[in-house]
Amino acid sequence: MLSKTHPTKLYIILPLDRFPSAVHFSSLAHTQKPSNLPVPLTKEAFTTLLQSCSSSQNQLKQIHGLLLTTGISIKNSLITHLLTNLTLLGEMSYVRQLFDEMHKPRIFLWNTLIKGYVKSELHTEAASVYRQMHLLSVRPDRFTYPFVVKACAELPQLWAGGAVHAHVIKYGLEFVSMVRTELMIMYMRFGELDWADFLFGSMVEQDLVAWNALIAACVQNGLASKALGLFRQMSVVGMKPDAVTTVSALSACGQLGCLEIGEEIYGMARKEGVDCNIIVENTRLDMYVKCGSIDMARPLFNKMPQRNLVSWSTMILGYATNGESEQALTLFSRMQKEGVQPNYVTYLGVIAACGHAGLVNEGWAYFSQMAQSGDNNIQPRKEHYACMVDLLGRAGYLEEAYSFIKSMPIEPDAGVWGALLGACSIHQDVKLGQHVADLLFEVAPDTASYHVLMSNMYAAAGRWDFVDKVRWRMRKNGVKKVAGYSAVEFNHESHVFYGGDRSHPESPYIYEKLEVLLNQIKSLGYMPKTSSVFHDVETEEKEITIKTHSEKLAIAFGIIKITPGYPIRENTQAHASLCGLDAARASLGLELPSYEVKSFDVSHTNN
DNA sequence: TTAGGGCAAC
Repeated sequence: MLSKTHPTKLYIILPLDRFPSAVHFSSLAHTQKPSNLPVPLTKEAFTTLLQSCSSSQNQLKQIHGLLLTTGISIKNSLITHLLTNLTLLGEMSYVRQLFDEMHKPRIFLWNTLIKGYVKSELHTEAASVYRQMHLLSVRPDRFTYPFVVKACAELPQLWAGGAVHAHVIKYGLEFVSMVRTELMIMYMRFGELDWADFLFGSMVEQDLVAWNALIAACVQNGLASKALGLFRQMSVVGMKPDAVTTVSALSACGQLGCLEIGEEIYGMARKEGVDCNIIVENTRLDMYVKCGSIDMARPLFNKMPQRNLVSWSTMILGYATNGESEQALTLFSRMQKEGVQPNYVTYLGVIAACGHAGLVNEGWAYFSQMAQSGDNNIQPRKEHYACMVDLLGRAGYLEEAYSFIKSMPIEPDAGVWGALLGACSIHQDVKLGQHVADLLFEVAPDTASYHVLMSNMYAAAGRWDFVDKVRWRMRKNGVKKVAGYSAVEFNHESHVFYGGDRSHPESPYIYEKLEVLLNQIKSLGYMPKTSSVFHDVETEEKEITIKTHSEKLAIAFGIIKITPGYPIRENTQAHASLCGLDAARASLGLELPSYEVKSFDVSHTNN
């Protein structure tokens, strides 16, 4: 590669077949012949070479070698260029070596290194670079913190982030809006809502990105109603939402099951000229799916101007969670025919579809397809094992499910054991259930649903002594069961019902209607299943608990209120708290209900 | 030479 044709000047010869980009380079060097020409090795030449080779790590490494052999490596800016380019390619270990060899790197380079680690999701490394910087008394600048804070947000504990926040204040950078936005996101990640609110509220200028970050963080933390509240507040202060805002708002509607509000938000976005790109449309598709409205999801999916893997996976999962297993599997094969490569999420939908339809063999086939694919991206993960355990368990193959878990090449997590516990509960296998529960309570001692499952199973077996024990353990561990509720959307309002709830102003009519409906179905042979009610109560009382279950109340209300022919949708996602929903309604300018909800459903959670 | 926010499952 190197030829010394002049005693004081170095030249490089670029073989064009290995350096296609060198054509550009040679022409810049004003050469006549297009191949293998010696070019003076100047700093400018290297800069040009680096620019034209920025997307190939091999070429960059060759240039590095060249720099080393020519002694030009002293030139800091060249190394900086090289390092920046390698960072963009995610070559972090190489970058780190390069960085460590440098003498007193400038702040720009420290920032580049931290940024590179964050982009490669090596958050601990990013934080430790910052720490090293701090120890060496390198003064950070306003470009340092957005990424350092981002890294801290991904660490297991908040203390590092708190310390960094203190540094931000010390260096007088707390009002730099990007730094503040990242701090806000960090506090939200750790559930420190008050801190996030404070940072947002005391911003010098709340720009669109800050609004979007906060709203998105709310959605990601399950605070969908707060997100919608902020969305409303945003328009009050005259900030126009963009595609990112719309995605968060639609996602919030999906979580809350507020289909009509979501439709309004989408309609407004269209009217306001928001760029409704594929991400917006995928979120809308997902909202329909989460609101149980597969009939709206289907045409949207079919008419989407462009579809990507997420669109396909969402639709497949949509079919699977709404009980249309065959459609899910058909869509999966159509997807493959159209040459779209599935990933691990797609397979979750596919296996879930098999589970719902009791297609054990098919489930196995898809699972092995994943394992044998050789594709790293679709190797079975814990979630797939959990899904398979659920599939086997539902179909009654409890022992098989158990040995399947035992044969797992990866450590099973609570989700996997939880799936088996669920199956034990369905099939009332108390012995295996007990064993599983013991394992589970060690891994996840404060997950309410496992305790409830266990308690229900003991109740079904008439082991009230054990029921008490589970409840005692829940109290001891401070496990609180989340009250299940059901919601029906009517007249742009979400009407929420807890079990046994009589706080709705129309309660008398609702209960009257419910009585009529229950008598009708009883005459058709319906027997309430009283075995799994949480409490050891008399059968009659259990029947009351079951028949005033939140879902039944919601449906009775729906039947009274909603025009015949208008669908009553089941929301598959309702998990938000009631006060949250109220806040959402209020903030969206919807009428607040005058009733209060006080009672709680203890029979079982929804879904 | 540098910078922030968004989609699918648990």
